[in-house]
Amino acid sequence: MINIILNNEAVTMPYTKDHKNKTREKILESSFKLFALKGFEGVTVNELMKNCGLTRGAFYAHFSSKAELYSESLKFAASGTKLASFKPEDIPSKKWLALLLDEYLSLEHVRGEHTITCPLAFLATDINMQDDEIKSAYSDVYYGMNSTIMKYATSYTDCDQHDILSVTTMIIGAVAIARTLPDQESIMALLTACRREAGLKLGGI
Amino acid sequence: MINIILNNEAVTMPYTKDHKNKTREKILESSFKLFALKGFEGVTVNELMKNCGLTRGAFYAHFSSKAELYSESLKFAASGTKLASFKPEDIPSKKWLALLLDEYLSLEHVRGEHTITCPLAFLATDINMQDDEIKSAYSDVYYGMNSTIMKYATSYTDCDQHDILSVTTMIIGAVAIARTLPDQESIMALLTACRREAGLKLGGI
DNA sequence: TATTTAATATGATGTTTATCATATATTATA
DNA sequence: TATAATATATGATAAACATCATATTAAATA
Repeated sequence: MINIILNNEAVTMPYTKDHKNKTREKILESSFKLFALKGFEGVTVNELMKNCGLTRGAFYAHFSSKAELYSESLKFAASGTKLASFKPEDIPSKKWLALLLDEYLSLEHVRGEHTITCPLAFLATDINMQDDEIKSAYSDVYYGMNSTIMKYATSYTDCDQHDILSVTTMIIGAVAIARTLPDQESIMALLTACRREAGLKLGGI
Repeated sequence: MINIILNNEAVTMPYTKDHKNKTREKILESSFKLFALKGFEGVTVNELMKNCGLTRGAFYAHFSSKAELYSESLKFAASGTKLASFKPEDIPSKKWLALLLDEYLSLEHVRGEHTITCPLAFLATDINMQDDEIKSAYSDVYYGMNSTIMKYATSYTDCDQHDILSVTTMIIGAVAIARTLPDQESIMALLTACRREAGLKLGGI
């Protein structure tokens, strides 16, 4: 169906245009989960590929290095969170922010059971062991989160940039620390405390 | 000078009683700094030992594995923080808490320039890639921080356990995230926002 | 169905690294 | 100063792993 003329010769295309893109996304999604769970050094290229039904051989057709995959999967995860897929028309800002807090500060999120977990909370310190490009990807995600929340919070309350910074910092810290706690009760206590506090800060939600 | 009778024979003691302890502490202190900077997987036993003027050969006379050193250095760092060395008689609780926040949320701390950095902030997610004993050491440190702050905050204000949890979570998150930010200005903005917020929460300090 | 070529898999390599085995250095006492 | 024993250093090993080179598979067209 599709022909590309190259050097005056017809060249066949054995795979459909976006087969590779689909595979790439599959690798990104499943890799992010493993990275979040075990850290950059804690997982091997082999494992990452096996995790999505491929072998390490296919890897270098998609990414030039493990570090590049890490960086790309970070951006991918950020774009897939509820935060990033927010549609402002769907629902009032105030209600949406409340739902966001509920989900973000949930047991399921802490346990990594959400389809996509927040890289900010799961990889906070892992990032610092990587190079500047990765750190930069991380802080971009962080500022993105802040400006989205800021945008919708200011529509119904008068909190300023400082308030938002302190709230995002707290909820990210809450999930990161909750992951280290030994039992469900301790985790819930922390999440509940931070949920209440964040709600107050964001205009009583 | 010191004789120990063992199997009816006098045994000489080539090194003074606590030479080994001193060395052990030296290893713990310098290792924690490296672990905090580069993570568990990011640093080798060789580096850790070279960092305090020894070689890898001496290592296994002090610790049975790299993981054990990690766990021990975590506890060591926690015991060495300003928080742990707090003397209640020295200074009024309120003033001391204010100083603590100032130091904790300082540029120097974020840069790792303090003699001892806070393991909670520097290793938050690195911990989750380790085994349960290490996670347990981490959460012990976290709860220790909470109860110390709680103890002194309640002496002059009426905040409850939930308030303390949300404050500690925020300041730990603040330092962890600040470390990922690209420039001093961004770091200061975050630290300042959280310093203000924490001060309000802890009775206006 | 044959052909072409992209996608994926398998095999191989060189390096890094935790840990072990053994040798050397150091120092408190006799 | 000689001795004994601990502390430290050096040498060796085996496993793990990222990446490269090469082979196989599979699918779109003629």
